[in-house]
Amino acid sequence: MTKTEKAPWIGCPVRYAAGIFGDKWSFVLLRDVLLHGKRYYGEFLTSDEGIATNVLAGRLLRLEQSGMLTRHVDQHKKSKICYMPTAKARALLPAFLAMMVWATEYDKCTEAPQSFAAAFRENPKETIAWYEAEIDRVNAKVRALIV
Amino acid sequence: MTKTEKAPWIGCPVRYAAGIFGDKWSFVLLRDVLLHGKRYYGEFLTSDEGIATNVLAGRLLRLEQSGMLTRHVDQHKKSKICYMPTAKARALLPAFLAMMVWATEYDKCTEAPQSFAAAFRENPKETIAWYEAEIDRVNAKVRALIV
DNA sequence: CTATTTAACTTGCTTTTGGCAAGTAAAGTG
DNA sequence: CACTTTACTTGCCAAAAGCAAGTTAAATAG
Repeated sequence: MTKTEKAPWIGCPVRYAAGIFGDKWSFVLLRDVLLHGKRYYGEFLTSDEGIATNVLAGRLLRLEQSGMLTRHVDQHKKSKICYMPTAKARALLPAFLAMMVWATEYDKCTEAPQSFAAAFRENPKETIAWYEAEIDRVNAKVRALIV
Repeated sequence: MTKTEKAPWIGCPVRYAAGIFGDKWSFVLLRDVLLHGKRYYGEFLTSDEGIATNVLAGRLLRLEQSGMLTRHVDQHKKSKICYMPTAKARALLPAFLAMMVWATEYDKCTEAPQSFAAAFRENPKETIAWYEAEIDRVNAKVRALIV
């Protein structure tokens, strides 16, 4: 590739999103961080879907490299590693919630309450703010351990 | 597995979404259908990202089976196959647009204009309606060929 | 009517990635 | 000082992706 050539999809926002979480495990990990308050390697490993430990290590590294997570040693127990979502990851919340609304409508087996979708549609900003506050709460709690 | 056992992630809306478009190529195909007005095999094949023809065939089948696309023979040229987005696929627009807003903010190479993100944030409903109308326009045009 | 082209796939092969089991290293605990 | 916990790494096998070539049906050209 010369300097003037470039991959033609560079610049496409959907392709950018797909590059960062366009695979099953990154998707699930971001859900765990953003929606389930998980922060530690062991917590991700025991998630219901059953990610393999080598794949988990790879995905955490990739999410770190793409600026979605930061890696911290827990100061109270130095063998534990805390993965914190960045502002960039937190900013994905609206998109994730929109996906959840969609799934709530079309997945017959969904366990998400219909009230969630209704609340989001009626007042998305408030719903987003509520989930953001949850993330901030977990972050504040965990941040005390890593300084 | 006995009858009472079940995969514990059944019911998770994010997991459901990941199962349907939680991979690079499904992601890109849905973008092409929802945002770029593509409807034919050949159009998908020549997309900038360069999907392999066997992978494309597999993904189109999967998207059909998961109720995102319907397959139609073009009546004016019977060797052409038209893939139409279902209501379920169309309903993903808000989530895709939210992702685009996110990428517009965090991808330094984005070619999406900042005005798009601004417009969406200011009046999401109107922005969504505009893109929905685009889909409907393409559908109406193409539907004339497949009846 | 035959030959070529277009369009949508399929097949076979190689390379890459994912899944699983076991192992390791550093830190903390009894 | 042995044992456990935590976060990985390594090696092996299976599944999926990438690539090139082939196939089939329909349309078009001569």
